[in-house]
Amino acid sequence: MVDLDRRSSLTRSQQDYLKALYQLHGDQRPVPTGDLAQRLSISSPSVSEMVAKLSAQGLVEHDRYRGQQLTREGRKVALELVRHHRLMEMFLVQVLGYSWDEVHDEAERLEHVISERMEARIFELLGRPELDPHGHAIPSLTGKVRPLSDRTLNDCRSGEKVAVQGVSDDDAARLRELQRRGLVPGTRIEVVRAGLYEAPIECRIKGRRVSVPLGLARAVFVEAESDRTR
Amino acid sequence: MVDLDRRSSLTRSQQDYLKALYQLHGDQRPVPTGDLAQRLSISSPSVSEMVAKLSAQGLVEHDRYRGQQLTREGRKVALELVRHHRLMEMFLVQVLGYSWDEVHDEAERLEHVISERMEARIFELLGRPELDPHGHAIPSLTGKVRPLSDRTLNDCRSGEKVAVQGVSDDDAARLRELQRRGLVPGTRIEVVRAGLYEAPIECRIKGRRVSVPLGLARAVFVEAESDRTR
DNA sequence: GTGTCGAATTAGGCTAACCTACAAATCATG
DNA sequence: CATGATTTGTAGGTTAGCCTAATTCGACAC
Repeated sequence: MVDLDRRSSLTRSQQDYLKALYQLHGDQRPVPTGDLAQRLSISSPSVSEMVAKLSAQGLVEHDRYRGQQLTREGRKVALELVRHHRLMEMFLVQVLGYSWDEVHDEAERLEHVISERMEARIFELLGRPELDPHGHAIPSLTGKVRPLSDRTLNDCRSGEKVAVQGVSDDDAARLRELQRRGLVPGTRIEVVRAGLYEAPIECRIKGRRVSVPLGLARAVFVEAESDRTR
Repeated sequence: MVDLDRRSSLTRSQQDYLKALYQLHGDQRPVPTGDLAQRLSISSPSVSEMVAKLSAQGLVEHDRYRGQQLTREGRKVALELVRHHRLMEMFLVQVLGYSWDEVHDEAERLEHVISERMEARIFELLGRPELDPHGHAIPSLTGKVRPLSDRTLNDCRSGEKVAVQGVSDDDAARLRELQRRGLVPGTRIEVVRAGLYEAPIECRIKGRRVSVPLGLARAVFVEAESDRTR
């Protein structure tokens, strides 16, 4: 029973760095030091320092003055954390009756401490879910993840018909506003008027006219209507 | 919603010290520095140092060269941790199907990170349980706890009839041995022959003759038969 | 090809939580 | 009631993870 495998030898901070790297640029292009620093609310020098340690462990690759990127190994750890996070969010909603705006912080702490055994039991208890409450894919044990859409509501054109794939989950107040407007995964949206000059985006959602400020629209990831709502 | 109230301002280590203090001597008599050090697998000087910090925060009272003791405030924090630990153990067994020897380490990590909201939801989900899987009382929110019996199986006299109140949970292998012998909370035991000269204790359990080595007997807390099995 | 500006790194410092080596206080006991 | 054994506490050192200030790099304009 190799339980807390690779993750267990990493500190909480190190795990946070890996997860942040994954969430910033998947593992496509290198992440600038400053971006990572901002994401983690940590100074750039501290990030440089930590990246050096992670690099020595073969978890990230660092290109001096250019940026850093997860290695295959680092990505594995990051995905495990993401999997834990999303599974726990689902658990909190479905088993403990949390609302979708209450789960993020709790999952943020839990993701670091649950064992593989607990992960597996919860996965089964929930019926092997594929999505979390915000529409994000739960990475499979083998490390496959449905990629997040690269389009958000605020770059839709007038007249377009799209569906909500998922929404950002890190701001509870914003989640409540999204819910008030019916902007939850699976919802179909008709963009009546795109938001020019930073104006809110006018949509039709379930027959009702809804105005969506940019700050909200940026948190709504959409896909072509047919993909999801077939 | 004051969530992670007093606990949240304490580091994980500090929480461990408080819990250990509680578990060593409740809050009756002062705990010698060495005992605390041994319990936590930490050097005595480190304990002295940490106790000084906790004392400055009003959580423990330190009597130079005499020992340390929880204050009312410190006890509150310790009880919260114990409550979390035991609730989570119960949850792991009842909801996730863990066996009783698998829960300790998991609960040990979880106890530090769950919010009051999560604690409350799990408490309700489990039907407001009063005992954990090993027979230990779950402290109430108001801080009441049924005290653990002060007698263990190894100080019973020949011929005595007792019942298992609870068992120590910190050693998985030992728990499996206890279970194999039917030594679980509620079980009635007739002591056939007390263990003199470090010999195993001979018992009758559910009609079967069972030999209990001292190392196991010391982990079995017993009470007069009528208390529990009425 | 050089100057300049912003981003990244190096240098040096701090705190928490541990450690070992040593000093001081208590206790146990003849 | 003195003295040696044991326990406790003090001094000083280490590592992880953060910080600010100063320096260096690299890209782009000219």
